Amino acid sequence: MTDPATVQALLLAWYDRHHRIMPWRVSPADRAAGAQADPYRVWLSEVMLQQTTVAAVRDYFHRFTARWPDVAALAAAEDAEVMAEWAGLGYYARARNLLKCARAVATDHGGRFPDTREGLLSLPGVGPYTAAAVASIAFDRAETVVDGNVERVMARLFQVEEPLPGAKPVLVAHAARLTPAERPGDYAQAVMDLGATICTPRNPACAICPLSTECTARAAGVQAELPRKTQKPAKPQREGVLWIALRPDGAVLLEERPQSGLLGGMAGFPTSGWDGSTAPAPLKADWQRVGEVRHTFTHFHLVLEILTAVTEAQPERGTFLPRAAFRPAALPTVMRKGWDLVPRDITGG
DNA sequence: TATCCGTGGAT
DNA sequence: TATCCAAGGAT
Repeated sequence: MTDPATVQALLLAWYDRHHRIMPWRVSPADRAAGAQADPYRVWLSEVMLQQTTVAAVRDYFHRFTARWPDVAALAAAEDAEVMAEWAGLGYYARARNLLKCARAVATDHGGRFPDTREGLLSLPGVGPYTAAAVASIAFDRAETVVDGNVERVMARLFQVEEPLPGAKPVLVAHAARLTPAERPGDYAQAVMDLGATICTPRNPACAICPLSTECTARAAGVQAELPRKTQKPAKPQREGVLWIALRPDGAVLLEERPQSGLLGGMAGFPTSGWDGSTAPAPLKADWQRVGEVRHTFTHFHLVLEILTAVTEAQPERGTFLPRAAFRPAALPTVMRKGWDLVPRDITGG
């Protein structure tokens, strides 16, 4: 069986030389000199990074920290402002839970994040991964961090042939056995960096991998096939209508979506149901078809017919927002795609 | 345990 | 073009 100390030493030496610079990170050298990561920034980055790439997160992280530099500031923010700032990043329950979590820290924990895995796990939006990640990266505790990268590295290092998600407990056990007591924060980031840059899903760069001599799958020549995964069901296609109503003065009809469900808590244009249900138009008008939007969500494809009208009628749902206050960037992507089809000169464009 | 929940980049 | 996939959590 692979010696944990060997793997730890190889990974940390690699990380010391090749770690990527990220705005929420403390470099190995700074950490060795006594620097500590800001738990707020570590937590915020980890929530943003859930199922999301570093490249997609960077600008959002900068905007959030510029506007809300600490957890107290975020806790005091308006819900709609936070949701608008999150728009485009996806998985909007993360933004709702982000606010719940910040307020819980502010009111129940004296404004400081819990410094243990168990304490962190009690917070909204913080699950096993994020709790371990914040505990190890921000507080340098020897917790086992298991994300998709770590699963892949473990599956290859130990040639785990069982497909995910069934293999998860085995992979976690391997990861736990390798977790070091020294430099656990740097180690956690090292494994994830390795998975993100070297031990990639396709075409892993084994030639430059610090663990190539330890890798069982590599020795067997099956590294590119691991981890195996059970086949996912095909995405069905759904259809719907998006109504974009404008007043002659340019105001735009928007509504806040229900807190739970798809795009929960986000602002958007009124829509019909997308699953066969048929909500009526938000007001009577001479609706004009301007095109269709195709958008793929996690578990279905959507084809959306885009209708527009200029009217002074009173809406039965939604609220007209003055054009000066309307920001397409505050909408989820599917809504912004619909807006992009509205002729620019229709009114106030 | 299985399903729901976004988005954009890579291939 | 279609599919896969990413530093997952809630229910």
